[in-house]
Amino acid sequence: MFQLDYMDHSPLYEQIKEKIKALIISGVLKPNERVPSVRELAQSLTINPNTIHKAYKELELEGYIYSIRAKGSFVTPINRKINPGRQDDLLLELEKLVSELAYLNIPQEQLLSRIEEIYKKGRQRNHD
Amino acid sequence: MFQLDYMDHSPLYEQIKEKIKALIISGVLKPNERVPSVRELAQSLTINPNTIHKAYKELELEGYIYSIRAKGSFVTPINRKINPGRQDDLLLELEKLVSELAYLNIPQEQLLSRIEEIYKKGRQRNHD
Amino acid sequence: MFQLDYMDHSPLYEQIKEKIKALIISGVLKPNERVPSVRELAQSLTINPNTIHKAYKELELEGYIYSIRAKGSFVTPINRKINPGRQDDLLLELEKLVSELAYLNIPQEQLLSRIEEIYKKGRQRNHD
Amino acid sequence: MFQLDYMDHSPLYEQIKEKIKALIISGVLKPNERVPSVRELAQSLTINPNTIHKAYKELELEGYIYSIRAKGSFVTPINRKINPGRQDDLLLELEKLVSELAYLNIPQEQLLSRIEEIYKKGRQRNHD
DNA sequence: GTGGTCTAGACCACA
DNA sequence: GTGGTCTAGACCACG
Repeated sequence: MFQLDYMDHSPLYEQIKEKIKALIISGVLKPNERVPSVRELAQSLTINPNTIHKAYKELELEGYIYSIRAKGSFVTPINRKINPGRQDDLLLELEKLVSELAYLNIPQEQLLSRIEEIYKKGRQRNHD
Repeated sequence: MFQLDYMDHSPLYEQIKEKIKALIISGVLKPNERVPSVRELAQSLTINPNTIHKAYKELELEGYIYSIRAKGSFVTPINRKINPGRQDDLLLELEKLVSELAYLNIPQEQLLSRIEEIYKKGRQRNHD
Repeated sequence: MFQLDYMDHSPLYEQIKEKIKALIISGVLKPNERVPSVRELAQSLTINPNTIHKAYKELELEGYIYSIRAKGSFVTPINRKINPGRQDDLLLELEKLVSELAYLNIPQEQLLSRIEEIYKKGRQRNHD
Repeated sequence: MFQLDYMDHSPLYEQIKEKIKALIISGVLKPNERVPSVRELAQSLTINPNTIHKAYKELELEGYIYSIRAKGSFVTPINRKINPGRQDDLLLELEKLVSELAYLNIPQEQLLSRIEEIYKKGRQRNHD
């Protein structure tokens, strides 16, 4: 499914969170689709189930998946409201990032075109 | 100058780094301007000087400030060549961020207008 | 009749218990009225009949319904003597809840008016 | 500080959460006061530090305490905004509770007077 | 010394 | 078999 980078200093559960989130955002994992079980993923990554559990728990808190005891974990359909305040955090982070890019003289057009591309891809996925 | 947020889980030296960097990027600290001394800042924030020292050392490594022994630390004037590869990291991070914002149905126009604003401010500062 | 919330982490049989209890308390299910059969409910909720059975068994233990073999389950008419000690539990829980609400600076009037409303509705039902 | 009830079926970390929360709400632990360290409390309750950690983490998420690495955990001053949505959950729970109490024929006056008492105590604490 | 991460392995309730 | 709780014990980054 994906691999961990042991050179990366960020905690394993963070990496797992990011990978799963990316799979959801990119549409590889569809709404209400089942995510690998805690044990399955732990085995395939050869790490401890507790670490997966922690990653899943945080993904659930952030609204990306939901877990049902004795059933498994599933991708949250988007119409459900994702953790409010999360959007504001992301927008703030975006502003910081863009400020730095502007400071480094990255041309504005480059940013705008990248963003348009990303949104275009997103719309394509929704039309599938 | 700025305040630390103890609720924030990032280490103090990271917060200090980010705050100083933000002051440089926003133009509050001008090129070649003197940055507060380690001792001054330590006192005003009531934290250990070692923590400030660590922040300054990393800022120097990343090219934002330079220090002259017995004189203090100063804002690096050359914007361009800071940390090769840094730009790519920022752009990658930007893409991840925008993907998530698109997934959360933030309207594209909102992002574009924010970015234009940030760039406009940057140009104004350069004309001062 | 009602829906299950798979996002809720409480076990399914607990949710069923609470839903049925709420229907009884709110007067939707009248005293001595027949409660849907285990099989019916299991089918309409598309879950295992055992789960319904467990919920009903506990509702019976707590005094909210009684079942007659081969006839079905019915709402207990006698309100008063349900589960001695239950009242004290509820009152204790209420105190904890109100303490927390007071700590969060919820205005006292808001609570009082809500409670009056609930009691008013209860009286109306009894006069029907 | 307090004791655990091993007869109680709720998980240990939940009990710890409730106990600490009660100490905060009742004013025994004042804003910005230090809460026992993870290891201290673990030792005094003779349970695993991980369990305490989990309780503290959730208390932090709910806005009651904040933890600083290498410093300890502290009571959140009330002016900081507590987890929005929490209030709504509490009010919903209150309504369910009151509905049941009304159904059990607990006199309305009894509830109102209890609530007034609790709020009076809260005001007294704030005036200290 | 503090909170935070991670492992290995156990047991539980639920469906 | 699933997620969830808990223990015992290790190691790390931080201040």
